[in-house]
Amino acid sequence: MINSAQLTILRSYARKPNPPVDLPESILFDHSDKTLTIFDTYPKSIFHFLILPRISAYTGDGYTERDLTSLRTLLKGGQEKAGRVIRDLEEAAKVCVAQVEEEMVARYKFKWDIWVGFHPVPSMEHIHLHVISADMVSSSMKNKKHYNSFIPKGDFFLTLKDVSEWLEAQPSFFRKMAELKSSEYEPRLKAELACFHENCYELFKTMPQLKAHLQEEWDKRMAREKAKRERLEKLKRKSGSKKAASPSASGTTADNSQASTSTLTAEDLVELEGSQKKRRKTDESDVE
Amino acid sequence: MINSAQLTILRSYARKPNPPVDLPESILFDHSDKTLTIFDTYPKSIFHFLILPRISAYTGDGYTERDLTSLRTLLKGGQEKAGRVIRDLEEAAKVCVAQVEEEMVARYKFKWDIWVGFHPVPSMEHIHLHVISADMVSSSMKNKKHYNSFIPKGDFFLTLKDVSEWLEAQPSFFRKMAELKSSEYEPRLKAELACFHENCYELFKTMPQLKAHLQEEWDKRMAREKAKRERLEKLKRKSGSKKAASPSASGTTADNSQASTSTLTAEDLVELEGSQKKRRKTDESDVE
DNA sequence: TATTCCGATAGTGAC
DNA sequence: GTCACTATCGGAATGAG
Repeated sequence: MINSAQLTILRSYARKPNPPVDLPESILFDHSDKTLTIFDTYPKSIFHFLILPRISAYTGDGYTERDLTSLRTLLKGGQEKAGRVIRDLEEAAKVCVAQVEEEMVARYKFKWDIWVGFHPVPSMEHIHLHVISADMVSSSMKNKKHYNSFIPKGDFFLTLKDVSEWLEAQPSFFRKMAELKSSEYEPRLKAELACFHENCYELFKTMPQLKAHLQEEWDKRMAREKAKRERLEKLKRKSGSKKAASPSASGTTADNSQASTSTLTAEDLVELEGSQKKRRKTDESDVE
Repeated sequence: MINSAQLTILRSYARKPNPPVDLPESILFDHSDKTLTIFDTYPKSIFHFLILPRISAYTGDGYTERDLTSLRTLLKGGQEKAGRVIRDLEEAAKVCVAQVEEEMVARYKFKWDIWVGFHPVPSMEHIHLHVISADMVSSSMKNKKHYNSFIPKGDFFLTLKDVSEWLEAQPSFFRKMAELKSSEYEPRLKAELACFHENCYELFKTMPQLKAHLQEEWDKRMAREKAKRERLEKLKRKSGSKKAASPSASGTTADNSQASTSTLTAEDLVELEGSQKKRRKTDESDVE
């Protein structure tokens, strides 16, 4: 079988010994004994990471490289065997999500949704779990397939939550879902372009139009969050608090984006929003 | 009905009074009381002209502008009425063909086929007869529709000869052919790309490939003709003739092309080829 | 569903 | 089947000692 380096690059990362010293910082974001977390080379949102199971962590445990080729090959091994890998990826994803949220607050002073899931029909070999922020604002998000492959309501993106449920379900249901037939999933990528934002779902005929709209949605969201912070700051001043502003850290953003400036620190915000949450007993929309 | 200037530009030419003094030389090539011969703005071959019936020449004779909108509307008027216009266009086409052949010899020192015919489904309003040299070598020949719309064997291009035969045929046959249904003709423009040259008919997957091949065919044809001239010149020297070379005229070429140089004049060539034809009793391929 | 390159295909707007 | 512009769609190559 002839494969270009590009299609097997993830496997080459997954083969690295522990610690993966020869993986540059521009690729490797984090790692554990069992997983690697890497920056997606072509991020489709502001934050976009891939979690990979490390081959050496599983080959001593009854798995082959082939088992780890894709979600489909992994699920073929059965619920128990697949479940162990999926749970390891889930654990790494939780860490990654927490890191991304921390960086969201550091850079943008608010958190927003993060989608975690698999592609049923991947192009690159070696199973990879996507951790991607719910904005779809990125210069690498270029075509309909890119977009439709990440929208949870597009029926292509398989959330980790869904896959985890299959693993706990009746074997007959699991086997049905584990088929992951490309003939079933591929057509879904050709669906019309619909904005994924709640209370919008507007349709677009072209990618440039959709992208302009997504940028607008993102700009509006930032403006709303800024206004919210300013209301909170005002409230805080009234209540007599006296903390000063401080610069934020950096390191996880996978695409260039402009954070709005503010005189509130991340810590102030989290503190204030947390207290407000308790007071108002309402849902926050920043975490799925 | 809303039409852009581009779609009705031919009608605006056809409305010009006699003589059409305000039509620039870059557009008007020739005219008679009944017709205009204009350069095709986007020539699909080295030579490409359009023959138009002039509106004032027919409106006093029972025709409306609408009758002259297209071949289809003209034929709707019946065989006799359509025939008069077609014969006028034919007469102008004969003059045009002679002029083009003269210019072929002046510039390229040989003649090649000239196709004369209509498009059954035109885009521009006002009936126009195409007079186009059989080379399809032009920077304006850009897509499959352009190409397939002029190849006589492509079943789209209606030669003047064919249309003239309809006019003399049984009314039932005439009426059938006069329908010119776009649903019948349009699909023919999507046919595969086949070289139109006799003894070739090679298929091509892309326009750049076809165009490269057509350029090659043209270059080879020019080389063959040059070799032929040189053989003739040698023959002529042996027979003791002593005519000198002279430069050629210009004015009809509708696209930039490079003529091969030669020391033979057009007159020499025609004279020699004529005499050779008689001697060898073989076909020449330069004139149909 | 890796990207990139090339080219075909499709829709639009033109005054 | 007018053109020119934009964007989509569709295939093929992609590495490399």
